[in-house]
Amino acid sequence: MSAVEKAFHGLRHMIGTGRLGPGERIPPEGELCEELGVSRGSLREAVRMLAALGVIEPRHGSGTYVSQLRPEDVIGSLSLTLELLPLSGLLEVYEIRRVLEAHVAAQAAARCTPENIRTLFSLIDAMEATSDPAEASELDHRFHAEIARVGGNPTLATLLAVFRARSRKYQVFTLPEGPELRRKSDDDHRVLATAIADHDPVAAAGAAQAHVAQTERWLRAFMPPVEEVERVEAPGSAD
Amino acid sequence: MSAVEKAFHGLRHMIGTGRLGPGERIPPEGELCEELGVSRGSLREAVRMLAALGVIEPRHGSGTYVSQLRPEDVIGSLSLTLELLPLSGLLEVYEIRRVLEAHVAAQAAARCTPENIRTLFSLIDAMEATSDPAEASELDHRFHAEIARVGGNPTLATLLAVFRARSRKYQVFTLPEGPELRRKSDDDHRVLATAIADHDPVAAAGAAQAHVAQTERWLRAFMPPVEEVERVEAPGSAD
DNA sequence: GCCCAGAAGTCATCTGATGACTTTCACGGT
DNA sequence: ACCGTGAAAGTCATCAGATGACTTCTGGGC
Repeated sequence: MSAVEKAFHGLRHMIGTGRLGPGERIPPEGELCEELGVSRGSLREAVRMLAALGVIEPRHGSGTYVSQLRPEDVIGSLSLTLELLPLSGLLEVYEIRRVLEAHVAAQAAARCTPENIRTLFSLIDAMEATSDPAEASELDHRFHAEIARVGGNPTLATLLAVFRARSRKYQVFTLPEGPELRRKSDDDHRVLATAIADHDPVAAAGAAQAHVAQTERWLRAFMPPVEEVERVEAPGSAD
Repeated sequence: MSAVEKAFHGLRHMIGTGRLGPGERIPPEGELCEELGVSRGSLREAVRMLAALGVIEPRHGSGTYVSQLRPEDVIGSLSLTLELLPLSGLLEVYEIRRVLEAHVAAQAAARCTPENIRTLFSLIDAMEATSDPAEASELDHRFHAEIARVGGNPTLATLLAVFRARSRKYQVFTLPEGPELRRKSDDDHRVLATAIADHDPVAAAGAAQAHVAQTERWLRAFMPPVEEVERVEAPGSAD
């Protein structure tokens, strides 16, 4: 096992076994190097790995702390990488998103309060009022995030936020067809919010699913034609 | 921006803009250090971060290569950290799993071939025949993985495999009640496989959902009582 | 009691050197 | 001409030391 792996697994084991609990400060680099038997450089690489994964958090001058280890903490790490995926691989993500958005919409329909509903409709109003695509995209995000929040599962809300962020990169509303797409999108939002306000989980799930499917169709239709060339596996001769 | 962040975002940008494509070898450390304006140590920390996230893959002596950037590649990185979550935070993950397992079961019911069905039932037979809890757990995993594979979405299959791996850590079958739980679990599997064989998506979804919910109940009932103390937010005096 | 300066602790970064592993390629044998 | 062998180059892996930056604690002065 390499030095970095040794440090990585050693640290992970300390956290997994409870020797280092959520929020706790881990020993300084010097001590860990001695205990794990690696140099500071290797230890620091392992620390950076765990930090990228949302497990620990170094603070300059203070120390390195274990995160709260909530599911959101580790799932949030996906946001750093999901936007690197090529569009072709994204359709599978959309299928997942469709299923989960439908679920949170149904949950929201069952749990929502009058105040939640007011918030949703005020977001829709603001969305329809603005002409700035960037602001519309931001409000769209907040609308769906609010539904996910009302759904009652922060982990699921985080996961969906990550998926949505990936889609937003494409800025579909800035296309020539943007205004028409936005009108259709606004209609979808009203249908969805109404179903939630009616406490109708089935209608809400259906509306959410249809909305995501619609977005997916737009992306496929208007985005640069996905390169259909098969992936070149090897940069060399036959690697 | 710190040196490591500069290197991290620089590398991520190169991949995101297509300057470095899937499978391609990235420039050697020396060149990247000069281009990004950081030292080798900082660059290496950034490389390790991206490697932990499944985006690149260093190969000792050969070079560092961009991964294929399939959704599975980046989602698989969760398997390194999901097992660190405390049980209390896991219930939210179970809700997600329940929804997604139901979906893949329905998809599998719609798509399965006779050979798929034979595979599923042979796995069930093997599961019922063994008395080794570890082997039973392994076969259980393969059974569900096969359903997810037939479901046709590799990304979703990977995500569910990650979630399941987390549950397997608890080894519920090694408890005193293990044999009885396994009998019930085997029954669930037969119901699920039969629904899939009948090409009945609704029944398959229901069976999958019920099976996951059952597993969740077992964990809650038999696992060490979750510490209900509220999380200490601050690492200071009351840490 | 409050504020501020200094000291201590800790992470961040750079530099240089050495080792380990892979790939390439020239060489010689067949 | 083909093939295996071994040397050499290229690349990542690891260690050690030194310095800087930032945070936190501590004690003195007011």
